[in-house]
Order: sequence, then structure tokens, then C-alpha cells
Amino acid sequence: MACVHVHAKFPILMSDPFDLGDIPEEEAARGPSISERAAAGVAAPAPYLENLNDPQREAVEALDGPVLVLAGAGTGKTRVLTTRLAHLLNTRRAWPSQVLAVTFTNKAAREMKQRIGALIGGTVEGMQWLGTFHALGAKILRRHAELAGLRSDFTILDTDDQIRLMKQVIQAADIDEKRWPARQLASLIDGWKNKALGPDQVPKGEGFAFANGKGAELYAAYQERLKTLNAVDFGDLLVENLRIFQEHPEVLEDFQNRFKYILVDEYQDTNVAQYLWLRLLARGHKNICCVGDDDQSIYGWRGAEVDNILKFETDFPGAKVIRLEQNYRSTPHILQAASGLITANQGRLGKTLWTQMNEGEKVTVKGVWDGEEEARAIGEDIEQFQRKDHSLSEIAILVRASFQMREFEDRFINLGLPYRVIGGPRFYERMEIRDANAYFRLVAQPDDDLAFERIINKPKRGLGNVAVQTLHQAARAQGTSMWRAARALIDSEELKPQARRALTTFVESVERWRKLLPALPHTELAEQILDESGYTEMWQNDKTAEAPGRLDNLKELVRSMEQFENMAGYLEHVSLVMDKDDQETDDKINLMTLHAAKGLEFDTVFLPGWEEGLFPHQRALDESGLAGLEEERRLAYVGITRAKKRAKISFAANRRIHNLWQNSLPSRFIDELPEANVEVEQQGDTYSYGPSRFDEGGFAGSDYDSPGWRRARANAGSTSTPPRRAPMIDAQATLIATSAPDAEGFARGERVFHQKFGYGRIESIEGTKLTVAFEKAGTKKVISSFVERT
DNA sequence: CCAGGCTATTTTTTT
DNA sequence: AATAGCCTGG
Repeated sequence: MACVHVHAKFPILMSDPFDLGDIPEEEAARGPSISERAAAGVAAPAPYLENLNDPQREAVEALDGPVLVLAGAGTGKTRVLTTRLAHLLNTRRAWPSQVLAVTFTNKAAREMKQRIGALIGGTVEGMQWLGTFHALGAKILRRHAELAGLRSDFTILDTDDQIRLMKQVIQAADIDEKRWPARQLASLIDGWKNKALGPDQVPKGEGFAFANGKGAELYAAYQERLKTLNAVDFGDLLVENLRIFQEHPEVLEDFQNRFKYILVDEYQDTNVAQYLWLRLLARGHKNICCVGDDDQSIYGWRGAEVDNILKFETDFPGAKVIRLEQNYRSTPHILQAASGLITANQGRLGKTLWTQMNEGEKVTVKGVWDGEEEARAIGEDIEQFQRKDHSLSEIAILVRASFQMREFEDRFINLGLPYRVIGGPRFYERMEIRDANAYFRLVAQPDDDLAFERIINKPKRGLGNVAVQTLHQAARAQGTSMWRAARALIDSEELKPQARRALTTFVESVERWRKLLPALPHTELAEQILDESGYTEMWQNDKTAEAPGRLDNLKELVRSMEQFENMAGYLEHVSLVMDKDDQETDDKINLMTLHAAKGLEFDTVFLPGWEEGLFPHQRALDESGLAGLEEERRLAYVGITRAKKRAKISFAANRRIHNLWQNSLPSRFIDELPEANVEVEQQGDTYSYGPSRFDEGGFAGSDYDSPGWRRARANAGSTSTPPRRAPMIDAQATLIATSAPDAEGFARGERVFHQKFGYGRIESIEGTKLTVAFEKAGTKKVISSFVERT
């Protein structure tokens, strides 16, 4: 073994004897020798430790046993994580290949690799177990695929494939796909997999929730279909791991021995399956370190269990809990505003964030007339900042729902302010990219039925529904894939001559490409496939506005394939990594949802749309009650804590949602902000009214005593109008949510008053929606509860 | 097989 | 309002 230098920069990774994929078990279990470890201790304290504060350093140095690092916003979480890892390697506690480091997103994994590389120098190639839960799950599953009834070249289906497959399963079970949409089943099954429940473990009640009790049955059928397709979905990547670990203890033991140290990022976002996976793997050496912040748990709706982090100490006895509370990001006002808000939540571990920074500006709250004015006001603010040399890329607008973005985009285009939208549809999700990938998949994996079906008639080859159905039946009858069925069919008389000819050409082409697979560089082959299949041509002949963009994307796709060794490598990447990292560095305003903002920071953060119903979102309240409300509040907390210097909250009195004008109340979160850290901003000529707390305080210039306003308040605060559903009340009998009342008592032709549009006459009524011909504003659709009888 | 019209839908999003 | 997915009729 190479001699050991203990410096911050040295080629640790080159000497890892375990770096070579599969290694004998006993060897894997052996760490660096005693003398090596002792030598490490003698060396001068590593320089990277010196820049840490006390708790940070403690978190880095507490290498043994379970550790939970509660890292508040802006307290140097990533730094601790990466430094800890570097320290681990540097002190020779483990070889890089013996450390399991898990993140949620590919972005986080990339970042971690980069930063570790910078710390210890050189490459991080030896860290073969650094990645997302899913990527690591896939890696393990590929090694032991046969134990799960799969071949190691199984396909990983994305959401789209999943839903198409479920559609087939639903149809096969003779269930009305209209009444019981595949989407819904998909999310149910997803939820079950997040909880690590197999088809036989689905709780009775939940299985009943779909297709009159067929839920679990369909789940089982779906799993069966996956197995025949030699495919898994995202959830399976972990669930199958769990199954293997449970059924084959020797395999589990192998991994337990291998992973001497486990590191987990964003632990508050883990779901049950991930938690079980970690717990099993950590049972070996018990050196597991989880980093997270219960106050930033905002993914409950997709299976994350805040409970995991809340009960860490119980799960891992003897766990050390370290709190990182010194914030290096925000000013005291911002920090206190956020802290004050989050104290309204019940289930939390509790942290007290503090900072050494100077006081700074208070958080501002502004009420505006409607969404358009909100965009106008923020646009003006930004122009002001711009004049003071505030860089645009240090400004962010964080919205609750993406439809809010439009108003800002419109406004910015108008003002000529450059902006970028973060998040949104991803590269690999675009239709043309998926189509291209389906071609590649079919070539590389002949039995991939979903890929086959996707492109069999794309471009149109005269193989329509009839032909596809025939193929389906043939495949099912023979118990093979559609590809094999197709090959058999072209030698038979079953298809019409036309279809038969088309299918023959198609099959021959695919076979030709398949032969080229080992011979030709995969990028060249990709180009050839796209050309010869007529796929490129299809878009060239398409005269719609998107066509040129799609062709560009295809070119970009082929270009980006270069970084992979071969087609198989590319396909694995594409199924696990749905994002593409091209980080723009231009000076532009950042526009994104609050969810997308987690982990980011900006000098100035605008937080528009703080209105009841939008934020907290009505649906979160309706569907998850108090838990939903608390998650919304954490989202607000995340939003405020993104700001380094300025946080600017606003709310509108009127907002158009789905073309309906809604009258809105300021968000309850506004009232929960500590008064001392908030400044109410007013625009001189703007009609505005204050949040309830400011009611008495004299919020000048408002006429919130109008009938509409009174009515709106009454509506939100009481159940005087009969609610459609029972109002949600929590244990303290606090009203959480009431659903919108019906349009009871209104009649056509009646004269009404609306706060925004004035007087008008009702033209028609559909449910709670009224079409009203206003005297000044013209005909509009409005919600009945915001209209006052005159 | 395709076009065009109809209807239902519209929180957040990763892998 | 806008859009996407689905069905029906030619």
C-alpha cells in the first residue's frame, strides 16, 4: 500500500485497494491499519478544520456512532457535510469506497463531489457510493438483479412510462379508465412504494380507495407486468433493495460491512423506504450521520416523513445531536422574522438561529390591489435596485405556484428586465427527447415494450392502432415482448399487406441499428437512427412554432451523449438523471417557486402572493389539515431565509385564478411575523389595505369597510354560509380551512356588488361561479362569495 | 387514420 | 383562458 501523507491535499483516492468494483468481503471489511490510523493522529491538525465554528467542528469530528446534525438555514450545512467526508478520508478512517454518501438530487450529489474534490484535491473517482438514493439503489439492484427476479440490464421507467403501463393494466382489468385514471393509481402506488408497502401489505382501506377495492390487485398486476418487461420504476429501486436485504441476509451483511461510514444529506426529506434502507445499512458499523433541518421539510406531499428526523434519537440509540445555529447568511431582522414565524409550528425539534451580522433592513410587507399591480410594484423596486448597482442575479422572486410567474414575466418583458425561470420542464422530459430515447432503448433493449410502442408509429408509418393491438395480442398470446411478436408477425399473414410491409421495414431498420451498436460510436449511431427512422425529417416537415426548437434539442441531445462511454451508460444516466446542468451565470432576475428555492440564497428576495388560499394553499389545508398548514409555514420559512439582505413580502386584494376573480385576504403568515422585524410599506397612490393586525393601527387610505371586504372577511372567519365540506378544526378548535360555500341564494338578473368591478347584474350561475355583467368593467366570471347583494 | 371538436383540469417536484 | 387529452365522425 502506498505510504500515507496526511495533508489536506494528497492522492488518497488513488491508493484505495477496494476501488475495483467487486472485492472479497473480508478485505472490504478491513480498514486502514492501526499504525496508519495512529500516524494520522500524530499529524498537525488539518487546516480545513480551522475555518469551522465550534458546533461545526464538533459535527465534523464526531465520526463514530450515530450523529444527527440539525443544520438551520444558512448555518453551513454543506460545508460540514463535505468537510466531514474529507476528514473521514484524510484521517484514514475509511477508504473512499467504504463511505456511503446519499443525497436527494443529482445536483446535490454533483456539488458534493465537486467540493470534496476541492478539499482533498484531485478526483473523487474513488467515491463510488456517493449519489442519490435512486442511483445507489439502482447500483445495488444491478449487482443482485437476479435476486429480485430481474436481469441486470433492467430498464428504469420514468413517470410517463409508468402511467402508460398502468393504463394498460387498468384496461386489462376491464376497469373504466375514465372513472379511475391511471394518474391516480400511479400516485397511489407511488405512495405505497414510498412507504415500502408491497401489494400484499397495502392497508385495506387504502386499497379500497381505487376502483372499488381493486387498488392492491392492480398494484400486483402492475408489478407483474414490470417483471415481464424486465423493468422497474423509481420506487422499486429502493423497495427491491429492501426485499433483497430482507430475503438475503448475506447480501445485506456484505453491504453493512462495506459501508463503514454513512452520510445523509437533507434527512428531513427521506420517506419511509429510504429510512428503512438507511437503517438496515447502518446496522453494521452504526456510523451514520444525518444532516437536515426539520423546519425545512417541504416535501411531505411526496412522501417525506418529518418524523424520520424527529425520532432519530430513538431510532439510533446513543445518537449525538449537534445543532448548527449560527447563521452566516441573513441579517438579524430577516432571521428573527423567519424564526418568529416558524415558532407557530408544533412538531419541531427547535433551534435558535443567531447571527453576528449588523441589524440590516426590516422585512417589508406591502398590500397591493391585484396581481398585476404586484408585478408592477416589484418591477419598479427592481429598477430602483438596478440603478443602485444591485446585480440582478442576486434578486429572486419566489412564488407559491407557477401560474404566478406569468405576471412577472409579462412585466419584465415589458420593462426589458432580463430574467430566468428556474425549474420548470426538464430537458429529458421533452417529447422529442423521450422519443429519441425510446429509439435508443429499443435498439439496446429489444424487449422494451414501452419504448417499442412509443415509436412504432412515430413518424407515421401506417402502423396505427389496429396494428399495435394485433401486436399486443400476439405478444401476450406467446408470452413474449412486442418486438419478438413483431418479428414473428412479418412472416405470417395476420397483418394487412400494407401494415406488414411497413412493419418489415421497421424491424429491419432496428435490426440493422442493433448490429451497429457495438461497431459504431454511440453518438454516430444515434444520429443515424434519428435520420434513417425519419424522426428528424418528421420535425423538419412540421410547420408549427415548436418544431425548430425540437430539432435543436435533438442536436443538443446527441452532443450531450458524447460524455458517455456507450449507449448503455447514456441510457442509465438518462433514466436516473432527469436534469441537465447548464448553470447560467448571466445577470438576470431569478424567478422560481418556493420549492425550487430551497438551498439557494439571494441578496434580495421578493415573496409575492401571501394570501389566504394561495399561501397557505387552500389545497394543502383541505387535504392535509394542520399538517398541511405547518408544511406551508415551513415553506414560508424557507422563503424568508433565502434572503441575505432584504426580504419583501406582498399580497394582493384581488387575484385572478383560472380566469376567476377572487377576492383575497392577507395570509395568516403575515400576522405571525414578529412586529419588531417588519415594516409595512405603502405606495402613495395605491389603493391598499392592511393585514388584520394592522387594522386598528390606522392603515391610511384604505376603504376596507366596503361591503365586499366585509363579506370576504366574514367568509374566511366564520361558517355563516353553509360550507360544502365540514370545516377543518384542529385539536385547539382553531379553524384551519373552510371550503367555498355554494352560490346559494343568488338568482339570475339580480343586481350585485363586487369589490373590484363595482355594480353589475347576474347573467348566469354555475355552481359557485357567477357570470356577471358589470356596469363599468364588462362581463366577468366571479366567485359568488365575493359578490354582495345590493 | 386523421382532424377537429369536446371536456376536464389547473400546488409544490425528484428520481 | 388556456391547454391537453380523448372521442367521434368522416
